[in-house]
Amino acid sequence: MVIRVAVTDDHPMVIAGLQHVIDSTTHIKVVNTYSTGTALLEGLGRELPDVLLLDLQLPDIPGGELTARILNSYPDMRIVILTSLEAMDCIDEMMQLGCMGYLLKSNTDYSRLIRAIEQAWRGESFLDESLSRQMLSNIIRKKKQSELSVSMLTRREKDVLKLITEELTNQEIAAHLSVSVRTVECHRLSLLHKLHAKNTAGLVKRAMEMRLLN
Amino acid sequence: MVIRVAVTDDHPMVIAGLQHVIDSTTHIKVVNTYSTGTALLEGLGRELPDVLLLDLQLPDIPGGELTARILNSYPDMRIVILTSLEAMDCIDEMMQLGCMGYLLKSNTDYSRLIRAIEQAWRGESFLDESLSRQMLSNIIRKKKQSELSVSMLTRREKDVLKLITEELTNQEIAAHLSVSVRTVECHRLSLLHKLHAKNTAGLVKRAMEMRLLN
DNA sequence: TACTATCTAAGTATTTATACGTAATTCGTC
DNA sequence: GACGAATTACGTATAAATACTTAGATAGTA
Repeated sequence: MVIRVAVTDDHPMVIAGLQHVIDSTTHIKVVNTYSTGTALLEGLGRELPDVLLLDLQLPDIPGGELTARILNSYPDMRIVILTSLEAMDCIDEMMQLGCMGYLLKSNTDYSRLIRAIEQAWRGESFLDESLSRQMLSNIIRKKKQSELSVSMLTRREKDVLKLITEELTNQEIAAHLSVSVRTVECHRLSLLHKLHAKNTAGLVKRAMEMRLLN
Repeated sequence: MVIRVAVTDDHPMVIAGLQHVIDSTTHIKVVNTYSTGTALLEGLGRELPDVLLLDLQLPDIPGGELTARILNSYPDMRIVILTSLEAMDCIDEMMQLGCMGYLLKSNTDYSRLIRAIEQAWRGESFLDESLSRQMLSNIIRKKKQSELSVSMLTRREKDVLKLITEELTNQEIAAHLSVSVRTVECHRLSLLHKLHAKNTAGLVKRAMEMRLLN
């Protein structure tokens, strides 16, 4: 079984390097190389690789859009992002789109690259260690932050906030909780102050950010 | 270098099986086994493993809570979830908490288990293939759905919706877009109808669900 | 026991949002 | 050039949310 890989990067040297590394294995083969997003999209119409190595910084099409278009046409395509962009938001977006892996050019050695291709081919996801650490600490930070916010709210305030996100009016919330509308208004005002929100929109936004729903 | 693993599962047979598999390798060692969440939390206070294999269905503490508490106390702990639960929401939650991997008991063979431990130890994330597929198709389905919703909105409606999520009032939005308040109200009404929302809360909720922000 | 936080709820007032109908203007498309 | 969709906007209402103050009841804690 040979894993058929396509490589897309606008730097010929990178392509050459990747080709050399991959050619040194027996079970992985580079079947196509592309230097632009347009060329890639066209090429995929002719021949589909098992795994696609993709640089996010191509000259013609933004990485996010390119990835989205590929996965839209070929939902099962195994894409491994190989880039120098260290932006976290970007990884989030790609992973959400459904990429199988994310590697940094700066600290990816040969064995790691090979391993990533193998994993992507098997349908396992792969995240560069340093990125993984970053994401993890990011997630933990956000989590703690949101937990801090949630812990600042009283039980009743949480009840009211939850019902607000469910599109109930103060009247309906009051009926739901068996209290007067004035009480609900009071809790609502507390929420606005505690969460530094200006209005209902702000309340819902923060409620969703801190995953208060469900 | 030996990878030190702790195993937590309420079925003695599972623990025995895992121990047998892991003992057959030279570079991984089971240093502790626990059968309850309470025992695990106590044990971690005495000795920290490199990787923690964790069943989500323990008798005393819900899996999500247990994971959150462990990662709160030991943010660098490499946790691999090993369970029979196939619920997608659950995986989402665990991954968001910061687990390194997620395996299904039903279709995890020995080599895959060993590989997952090795990866978690290296700080790479690992997702069972069948789960990975499910998540991928889930993501794509959601994505298409939200894109469908977004595509139903006109440019101006999207503008207004975005500004609503930024907590602006109709007056402020009108000023921002250089149109009258009545126009904004009109767009807002269209949004309410198109998105089947009852009020501002509903609009913000749907806007966030379909990732219209940023 | 005393203190504190929370939940409850009232008054009073202003600002915003929701709901429907109508319609002129612009802009891309057939 | 005709057509439809989108943007713009007004009139007229009612419903809802926001803002600030005060205060009794209750429950947990030092």
